[in-house]
Amino acid sequence: MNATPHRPPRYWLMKSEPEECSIDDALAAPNATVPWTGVRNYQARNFMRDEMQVGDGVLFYHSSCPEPGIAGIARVAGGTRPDPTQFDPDSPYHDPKSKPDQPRWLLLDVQALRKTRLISLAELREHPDLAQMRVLQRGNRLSITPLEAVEWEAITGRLLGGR
DNA sequence: GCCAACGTTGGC
DNA sequence: GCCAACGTTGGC
Repeated sequence: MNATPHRPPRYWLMKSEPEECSIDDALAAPNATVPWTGVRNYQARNFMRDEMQVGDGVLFYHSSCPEPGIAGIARVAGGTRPDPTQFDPDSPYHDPKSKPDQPRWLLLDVQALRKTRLISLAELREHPDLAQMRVLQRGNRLSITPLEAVEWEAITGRLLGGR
């Protein structure tokens, strides 16, 4: 975790397949906190390693499911560390090229704060303020993407009724 | 299940 | 360093 103190909070969108870990699953976990396992993309890993800080806002996004969209609000809870599944031959996230003395893949803890109504991709596309969101761009695949503050405000404020 | 888009791999 | 082949993502 980058320890630069006192920077303004940042905001992130994090994708999770609800069959793996839904917002309900996260809220039901101890302390509503889950290790964000399975990131196997260098750009997303670097966000966790270099840019995400405790307290950053997270939109919890459900992907690869019947109703893709924003399903909850969470926060970065810290704890950046090697993702143990990379060393587990029985895990679908096993990476045989990763060595324990030089782990390739990291995870961090995400604390779910609340479930929201499902904000679908179609609804997100209706709002001009959100036109630049990575998750709305063609061909996007990144499972962790930064959000602009205005995007965070529009979604947590306007779309979710200011709560 | 389809398939476009993307990231990674590896031969050269 | 190029780039074709391949595997994966993820909405539809």
